[in-house]
Amino acid sequence: MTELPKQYEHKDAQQRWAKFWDEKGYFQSDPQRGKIAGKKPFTIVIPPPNVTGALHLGHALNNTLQDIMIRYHRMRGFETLWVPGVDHAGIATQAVVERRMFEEEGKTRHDVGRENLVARIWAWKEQYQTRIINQLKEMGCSCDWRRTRFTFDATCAKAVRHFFFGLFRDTLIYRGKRLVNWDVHLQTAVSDDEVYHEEVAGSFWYINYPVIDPKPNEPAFVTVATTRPETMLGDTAVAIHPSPKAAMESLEKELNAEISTASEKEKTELTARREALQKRREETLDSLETLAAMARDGRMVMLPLMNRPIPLICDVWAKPELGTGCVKITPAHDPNDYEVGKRQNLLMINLLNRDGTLNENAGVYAGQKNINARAMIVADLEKAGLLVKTEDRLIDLAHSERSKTPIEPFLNDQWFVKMDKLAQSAMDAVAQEQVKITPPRYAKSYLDWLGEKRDWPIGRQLWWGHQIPIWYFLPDATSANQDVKTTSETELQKAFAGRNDVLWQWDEEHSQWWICSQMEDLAEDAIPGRKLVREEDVLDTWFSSALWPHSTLGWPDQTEELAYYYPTNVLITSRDIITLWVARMVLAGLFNCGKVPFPNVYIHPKILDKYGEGMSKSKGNGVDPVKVIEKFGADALRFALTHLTTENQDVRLALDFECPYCQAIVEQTKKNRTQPRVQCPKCKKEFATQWAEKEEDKALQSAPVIGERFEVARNFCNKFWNAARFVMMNLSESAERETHSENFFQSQQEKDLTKDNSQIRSENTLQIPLLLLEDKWILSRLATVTQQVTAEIEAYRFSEVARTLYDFAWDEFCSFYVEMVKYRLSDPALRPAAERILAYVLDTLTRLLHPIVPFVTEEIWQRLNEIVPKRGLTAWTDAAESITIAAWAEADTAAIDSDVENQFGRFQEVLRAVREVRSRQNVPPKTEMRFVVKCDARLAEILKPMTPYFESMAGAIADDWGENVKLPALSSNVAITGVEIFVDLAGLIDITAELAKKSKDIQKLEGFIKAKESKLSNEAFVNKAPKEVLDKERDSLADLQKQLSAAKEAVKVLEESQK
RNA sequence: GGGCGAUUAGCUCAGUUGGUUAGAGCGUCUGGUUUACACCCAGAAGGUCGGCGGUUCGAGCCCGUCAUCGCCCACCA
Repeated sequence: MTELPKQYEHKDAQQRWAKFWDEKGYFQSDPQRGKIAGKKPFTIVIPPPNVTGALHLGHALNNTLQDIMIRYHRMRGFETLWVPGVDHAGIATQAVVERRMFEEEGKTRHDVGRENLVARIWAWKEQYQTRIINQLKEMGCSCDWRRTRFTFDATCAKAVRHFFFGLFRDTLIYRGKRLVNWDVHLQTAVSDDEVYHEEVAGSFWYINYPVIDPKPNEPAFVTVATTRPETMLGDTAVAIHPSPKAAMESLEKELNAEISTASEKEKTELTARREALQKRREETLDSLETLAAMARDGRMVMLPLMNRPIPLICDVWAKPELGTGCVKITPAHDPNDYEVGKRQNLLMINLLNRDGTLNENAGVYAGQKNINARAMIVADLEKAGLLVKTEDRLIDLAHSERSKTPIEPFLNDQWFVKMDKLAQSAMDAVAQEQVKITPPRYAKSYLDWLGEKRDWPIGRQLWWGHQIPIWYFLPDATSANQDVKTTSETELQKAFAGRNDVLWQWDEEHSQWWICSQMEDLAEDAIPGRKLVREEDVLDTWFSSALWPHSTLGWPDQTEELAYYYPTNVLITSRDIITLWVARMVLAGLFNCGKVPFPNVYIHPKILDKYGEGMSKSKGNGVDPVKVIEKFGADALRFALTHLTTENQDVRLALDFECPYCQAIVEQTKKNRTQPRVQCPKCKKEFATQWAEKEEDKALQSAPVIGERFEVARNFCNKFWNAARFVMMNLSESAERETHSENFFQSQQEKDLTKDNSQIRSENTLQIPLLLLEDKWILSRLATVTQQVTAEIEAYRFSEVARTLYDFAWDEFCSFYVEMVKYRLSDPALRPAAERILAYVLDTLTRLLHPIVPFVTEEIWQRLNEIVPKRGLTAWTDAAESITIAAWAEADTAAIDSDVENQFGRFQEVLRAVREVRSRQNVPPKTEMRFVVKCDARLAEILKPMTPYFESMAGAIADDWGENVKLPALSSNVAITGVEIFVDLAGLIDITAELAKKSKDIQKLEGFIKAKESKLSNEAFVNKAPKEVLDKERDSLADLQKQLSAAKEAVKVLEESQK
């Protein structure tokens, strides 16, 4: 065996084993092979990362958890498939490329044209897909890379067309004029989900609209208030509540009701509101009632600047308590006004061009940018004496997630999917637990969102996406026949006779046919004498993501993969796309395949930065996992992330740079963490970061990213490595002496035993004679841990998996078993059994750890295979050629023994007590101590055999055990449950320290005893508590009292010795 | 406005169905080159579990309420 380095060298191991796994094809899945072997499939589709940029630690967490599930199931013998891939992320990617192009070259997409822009986006996609896949590989993700899919590739495109076609067939697709969120920068509609709100400083303008021919006693003006004066150009009405008095009264009633139940603090605020309302009623109610009457009378006002008469209308949207009580109605540019417009049959005047400039409907302001027009209009109103006043105000303005520019509500043709039935099917699936969401609380937000059943706007005015498979054709303009519908339908029937991949529907609003096709393209002249034109809009990117679990398996073709792997087994994702993505996958899976795409959804926490903000590509605060791997290794990265994944807490990671020149810790700040290069404040040299792209930046040395949680995980990997190293160094010594590897664990005594027993040999069964307490203990613990870890993985309790293994490996295996074995290894009679158990525990632990830390476990597995190719405890088995395909550990439940664990626990307590005395008394480590233990005969029998371990692990020699031990003249005494330990410290003792400690102990004990006594003298407790609780309390009190008297006795002895 | 989550040691967090004296890692302090590991070993100090009230024999855990923080959704002339 080659020399084992003192520290686990992750870089080398990762390279070696990644290559090995790839060459062996362990991650490749094959439905044929699975079926022949009678294996069940286990499938996960990756949440395809957007090709907008590189992955950050949030993705690293997401993919680590998936890999744990995949590797675990692979070891359990499932035919395991993890489908990798990336998402074209339509609008997001186009926005990123456009922004980059504008920043670097000052060009817009209109400057370069469609073809050129799309080519640039493809180049971007290639670059980032490669980088993303490499990041996943660096992390050790065991995806079947041959099956890498892209939501915009030919297979996915086909699925998209078939899905659209199916929806169209079921008349779930429609098109209509709708008010959409218009991104004037990208010139596309964006969905509500792509909009965020941000407060900006703005103004609130009060404007007078002159009343046309006011009657006597009627006001000459109606005053309206607005934050967007430029929209007045599109006003088509002014609304007033139909009965302002009733509205204000009912509002006051509500307020009163609230006040009566509100808390003190809320009361003051509510009362203030009521007073304001009352005041307002006094001041404005009369004039509002007048206006309402005028509206009922059908009176008109003159729209200033445009000189257009518009009606005064009654509508409940006008809240008497807000603004001036009257509200201007701009149906084409405000969602609420749009509703009013529809209700009241108002004219809808669109003021905007697609680029955000005002159109011809804006009169003299046409061609102006919105914001310029605003200033002009305000000035003109002021000139006309119609501007009453201006107030400063904070405005919550909608912004596009993609371009970060304000949204303009814009009336536009838009494609929709009818959601009522589809949403219901997806709701039922979760409500009836065909899809189980973990943690369950997330089912609520899923159901709430779907419950609104809002139709899904699917069209985007972009160049990067799946084009909607709808064609139009220009009707024959020369035809004398006015019934275009009937005649053209005949043409359609003729042209597409016998085809079931083309459908058409009549569009009433635009008086034309929509032709929908499953084909990639329809010929321009598919209808003789007509020219077919394709719809230019592309589909919302979620339209293709929704199909991901089945499109990646080949749907709509009935592939072997689809039949074998679908439905997939679990979807692992983060909570922010439960609605956008998970819900839509469920409904699309049901619609297309008749089955839910996965029975389980696991929602994991989010990774936050040190400021508590979620990591995201768009914010630029995402940390590249490769920067962590550089320093700590992929295993440490994965272990740390797994360890952090608790059920209800987001994960906060404080990270910093480590200067590559002087190793100084350079704090990551909001400012420097997005820079391609940073200067070290200590050595003043500049280093590169993950953002380095230019050659001059890349030429600098690159700084790794460091963080406490990664250090902890790296230390654990190294600890485990060293434990394995210790075990293997010892085993290889024995292996060199023995040619038959399966025999080398046996002492001569054991060999004689098994030689005579032909039955045992023929069954290939082993015996382990000379099983000591610590052997039984570690085997019992190992079996328990195996059970626990298995259950925890199945329940997605990732943090607990990591913790269980960490504690067992470090605190039990390393700190106790390995330490104890050191003594036994020098005894030829004791050595073989110990070695066999060492090998067995190491083997099992390596299997249990493998899903989390694949590289270090493979490294150990391979080296162990060189020394001990056959392993086992009750039967020898050949070790698998790779840990990735080794069988998952089965818990040896027969080994679980709580008596043994309790007995061992007593040993640990006594050992700790002896060590504590050494430390307290400042006895140098090499100075031998002597002690006696006073305890009952049964315990003495258990502890006595442990004598050598007290010597090797605490440097202390036990002189006697039992009830009548001879006490040393002067000792440090420690009392624990049922045991008193007297460490002989004649000549060494620091009496002052000892007395101080004792008096502190006594104080503490007296406190506990007092509490217990009062508890036990409480009749209610004695009467009502279960018997076992009561017994426990009584035992505990008795024990505390014993400890107390022991402590008091010790004080007496100490004080006497002082005299 | 509606919903969800959090508040436990100096810091970052565990704590499963209520039951001995509430745990870990980091940090701090003391002592260590014991033939796996200083990315280590042994030991110690450090908490009235956000406040108040309730249920219970018994509350970090259940209920109510207040406070603070975070996230999501909706709305805002």
